[in-house]
Amino acid sequence: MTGQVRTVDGRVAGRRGQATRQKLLDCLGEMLSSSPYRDVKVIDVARKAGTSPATFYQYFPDVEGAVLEIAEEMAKEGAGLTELVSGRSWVGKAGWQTSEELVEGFLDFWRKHDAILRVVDLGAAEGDKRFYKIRMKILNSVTNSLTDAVKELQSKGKVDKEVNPAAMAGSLVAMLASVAGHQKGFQTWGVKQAELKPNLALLVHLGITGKKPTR
Amino acid sequence: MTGQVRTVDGRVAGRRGQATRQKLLDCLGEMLSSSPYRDVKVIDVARKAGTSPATFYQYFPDVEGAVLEIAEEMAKEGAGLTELVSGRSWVGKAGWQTSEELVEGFLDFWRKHDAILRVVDLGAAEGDKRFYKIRMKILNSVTNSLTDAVKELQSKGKVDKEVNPAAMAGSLVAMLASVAGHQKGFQTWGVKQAELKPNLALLVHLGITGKKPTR
DNA sequence: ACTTGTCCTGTCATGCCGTCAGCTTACCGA
DNA sequence: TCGGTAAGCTGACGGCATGACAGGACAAGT
Repeated sequence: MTGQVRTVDGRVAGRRGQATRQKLLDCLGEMLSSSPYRDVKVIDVARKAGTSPATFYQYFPDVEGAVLEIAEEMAKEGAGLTELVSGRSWVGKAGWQTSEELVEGFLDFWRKHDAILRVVDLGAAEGDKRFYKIRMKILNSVTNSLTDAVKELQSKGKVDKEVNPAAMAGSLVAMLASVAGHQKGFQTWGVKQAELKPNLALLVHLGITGKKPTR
Repeated sequence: MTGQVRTVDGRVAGRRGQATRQKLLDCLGEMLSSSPYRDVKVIDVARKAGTSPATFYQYFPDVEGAVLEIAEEMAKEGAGLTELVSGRSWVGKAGWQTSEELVEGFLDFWRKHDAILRVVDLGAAEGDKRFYKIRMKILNSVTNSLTDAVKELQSKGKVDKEVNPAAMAGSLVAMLASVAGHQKGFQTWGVKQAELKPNLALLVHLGITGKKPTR
């Protein structure tokens, strides 16, 4: 578990190498935002980074491998999403605020990383465990917190026993992720951002507490 | 808008041609189920279909083009999903049943076509209008019906005015689609199919009617 | 058998993939 | 200052996918 960055052939990367590596990752990230995943070629990334394909292969086994690196970085940042849920109240007006802020924070995060998250989502759906793990890592931070919230409410008798906390939390998080990924879609649909968020927050509140929020 | 099947170079396809074309589509569908989208190559599809790459290019501009064909076919079948919602009651026990059957039907459909739906989802998320349109076509059948249901309940004063029917319906459908796409994921999570469905149904019921169901 | 139009494939130029040997650059100790 | 050593980069190459074309195989009607 060393933080050592290594090349494919086992060398330790120095300052210069790390810079090149990072530049390649940055360029790959940009490419993913601007062109379909399927059409992202190693040679294009290398060109954009002002280097050669051979250099790319020195640091990553293939495009997928590099994507995983970017995703891993993002996952670290995603751990901060826990803040949106843990230690917050789900009662009364505070509960409604929690819902709103969760939705807001989640959508922001997704919008910020949408290109890479699309690919992670695809990989996970295709059954690739590495991508699946990363998706977990990001979503778990929120899902676990939500699961705990439901469990606690359940123990107080405020939520039906029939509710499965993990399933409920997972479903809500999946909803947020999916809606976030298709935000543009909703716009074409005639639903505006501003209208979407309260409805999502409402659903979250309903799902967690089983009750309508007091605004 | 003729139903005429044409080759890339404008000829009309005859019986034999259509058969080959269909075989290519079938094989492509299988390939998508078994290997990552990014790695599906024309040559593999052609080999699997017992023909040559050149033949493939006679009927489709590229892999993406062929995928669109499959998706279009699926979209037609997807129109039948309307049945799961339209004309159903959302009151009392019948309401709960409606929710359950919607979830059940939706998950089934998604599981049946998961490989191709993954790709459609990706294309739509990447902003490709052609894929987006197809995704709409499938989801609209359900979303519109749900939107109507909410509107009707609203007009009867049974649902808050603040709810935006389209946003609510869209969010719920997005949730169903996303959960369906990651069903395997939930399993690894420790949530079983059987537990997942009732929770989804509960969320749907809560979202549409704003009330807990009577079971 | 002959004609016609559909259908398939051999072949080719082009371009990307992934690897290697070998060159250049940076660092370090003597 | 001067090698020595390891890091860093690239040109070049065999291999494979792409996409275009022209010509041959095939089915159906006459």
